[in-house]
Amino acid sequence: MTSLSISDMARPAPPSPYLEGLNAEQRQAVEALDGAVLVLAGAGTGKTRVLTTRLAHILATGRARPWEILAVTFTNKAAREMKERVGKIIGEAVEGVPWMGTFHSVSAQILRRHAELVGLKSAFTIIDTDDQLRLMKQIIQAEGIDEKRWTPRHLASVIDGWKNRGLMPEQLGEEDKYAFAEGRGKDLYAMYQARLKVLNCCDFGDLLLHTLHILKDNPDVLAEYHRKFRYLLVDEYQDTNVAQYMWLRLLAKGTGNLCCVGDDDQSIYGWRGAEVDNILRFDKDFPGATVVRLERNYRSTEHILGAASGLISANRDRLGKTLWTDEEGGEKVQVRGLWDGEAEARFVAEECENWVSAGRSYADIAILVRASWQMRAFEERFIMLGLPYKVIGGPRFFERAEVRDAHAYLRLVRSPEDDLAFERIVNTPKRGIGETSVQKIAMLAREMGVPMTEATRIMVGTDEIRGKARTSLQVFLRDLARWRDLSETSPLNEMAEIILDESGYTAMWREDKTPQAAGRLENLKELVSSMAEWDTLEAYLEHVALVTDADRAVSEDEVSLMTLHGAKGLEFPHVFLPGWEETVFPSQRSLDEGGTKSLEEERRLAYVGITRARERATITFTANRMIYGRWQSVLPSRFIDELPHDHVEARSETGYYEGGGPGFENVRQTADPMASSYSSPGWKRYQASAQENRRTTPLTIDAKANLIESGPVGGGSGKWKTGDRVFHDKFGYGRIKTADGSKLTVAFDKAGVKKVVESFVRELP
DNA sequence: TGGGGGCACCTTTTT
DNA sequence: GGTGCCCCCA
Repeated sequence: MTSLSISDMARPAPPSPYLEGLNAEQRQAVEALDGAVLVLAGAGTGKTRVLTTRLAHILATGRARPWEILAVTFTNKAAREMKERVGKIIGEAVEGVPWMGTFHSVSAQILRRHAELVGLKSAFTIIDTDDQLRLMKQIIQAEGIDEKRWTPRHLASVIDGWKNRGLMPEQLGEEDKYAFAEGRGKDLYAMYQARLKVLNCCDFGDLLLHTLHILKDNPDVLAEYHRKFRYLLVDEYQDTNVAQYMWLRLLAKGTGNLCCVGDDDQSIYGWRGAEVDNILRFDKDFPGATVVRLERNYRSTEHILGAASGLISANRDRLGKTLWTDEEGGEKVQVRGLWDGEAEARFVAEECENWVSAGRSYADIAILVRASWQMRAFEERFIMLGLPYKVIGGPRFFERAEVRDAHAYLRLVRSPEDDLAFERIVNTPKRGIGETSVQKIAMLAREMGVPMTEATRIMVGTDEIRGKARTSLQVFLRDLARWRDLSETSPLNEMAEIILDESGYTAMWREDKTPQAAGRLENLKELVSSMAEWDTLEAYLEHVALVTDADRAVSEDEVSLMTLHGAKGLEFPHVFLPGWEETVFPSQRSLDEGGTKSLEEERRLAYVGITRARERATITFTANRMIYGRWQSVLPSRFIDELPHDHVEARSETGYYEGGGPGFENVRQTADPMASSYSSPGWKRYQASAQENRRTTPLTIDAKANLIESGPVGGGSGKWKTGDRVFHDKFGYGRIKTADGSKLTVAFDKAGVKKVVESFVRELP
């Protein structure tokens, strides 16, 4: 018989139905509440469940109240999911977990409270990449640096790199002295930061950087947050960068109750400054930390897990885990070789139809690509067949030109000092205010140290600007003032509608006769109506700056099309992994930039892709791929060779891996893991068959095409005339001028020129 | 000032 | 293939 102490009585064992069904390791991860805890959670091992249960457990045991928990995730999607799932466990109280969000949104919250400590006003604007680049361009130009050689984009990546490491301009060390434009990077960085301060703006990196420095330089502020946060939870710890790491370390010094959940094998944001090292050396950073490994996979079949595990074992830089599952057997991972991207799309679409006619649903399926340009082929095919699909994380709603323009109007109404917004819309729609006038205003603003709206006000009172430009500027200023009054009285959506109408912005698109204009008007309408949900302009702009997922209704029965990065944290019964070719995946660019380290990250990406699948994974590769509008022969990805053969079934139309299964004697062998040329017998045979299959069929151009002029066509077939018979033995493309002055681009591919010309003929009246 | 045409360059992945 | 930039002309 056990005796209960008073403290036990005071805190009775809580009813904990939510702990039921957890395995021993999961339970350990949930119940280890004191000190630093690292949960190494392999793919599909119930990571989110552990995280949410842990949170619920903390609340249920009375260890902390909802507002005393800081929970950071990497994406808004993850934050939302966590909120929902915690809500399900403990009831409605989650609404009161105010400190749950992404690193950036939590940082923004903190920064707004202490903005003055870094020279900002609390109402600062969060600028997007577009504004960031424009600002950098201006600085580069003002400094007389050749912007062709030293691009704003390049500068942005250098500065972002510094920010990711938590470095302010004055903290840059020796090794950074020579960065960008012969060592001027540091100065440009300082100028950029100064400019942002004047504009009362922040870029994405600043949210973290400023917050980090506030915590570091102000012990009283740090102490306040130490008192506030009793428990810290971090999701996707493998993706934190140095700045985030320092940020966490500072905050964790309070109670020391820090729980990080992550998987070194799923670290895929190295290009954004993520340091796998953070997770690899966790137990050194936090001595005495509890490390829990979750290795039982509840998601995938044995073959899928086996294929993924075999692949990832080729990485050297990892802690090493052995995932296992009870789900024996299942289908082997399918590998298919196709001729080109079109054939690939055809194959995938057909497989989707088969899946559905077997009684399953489209929503079970995801197509995961390395880069977003690869999506188009699938979209085209799906549209043609009328198959339902949705692009997740595609061209982002908030990044469209018309949405940004609309936001610029709102920003300028809210803060007159927002020069970036001013420049963006002062002549949109066209008001006859040209580059010269804007330059004059900018110069005056700079000289006097005032915002451009103010400079404009001064300037229209002088003779500096005359004629139409002057009148237009006067009208523009008057409009702005009126809209500002409006913002005091009208609801947000009404105000936006009035502004967009009165400014002539809506009219501009209505008069535009290009096919996209209708869509843009649609977007504007959607934008305005979505604003009805927000009470203040500030809250709305904060939302659009930080929440980038334009997540749509989830419940539709549609195939999901997204990038591998976008698929993290998701799972599907059937996953397609197209484009497994050298140069595409692993991405050549990534390899060029980061060598072996990047190769390992690409491999982790492949691992993430395969482990999204519950029942079936289908990998495809092609022999020819259109890259930059040119056809190229491409090699199957080295990752295909790295898949353990007993978990894979391979078949190919192109001669490679013919026969599948044991046919892997064709496997290429290379000593150098970075080498991209292959010399094995299998590869030679593959090349030979690809060569043979290049089309040499004669094609006749239809007279109706009225070809009157043409240039040399890639592949060297020379000039084309009406009625020409064209022979070609190489892939390529060319442009042809026609009688009616229109132009036609012809592409050779396996299907040949014929198809392209036909589609052109159809367009003739 | 702004529109059209020619041309170079390009493309990773996201908060 | 598509876009954004530059130059030239009305």
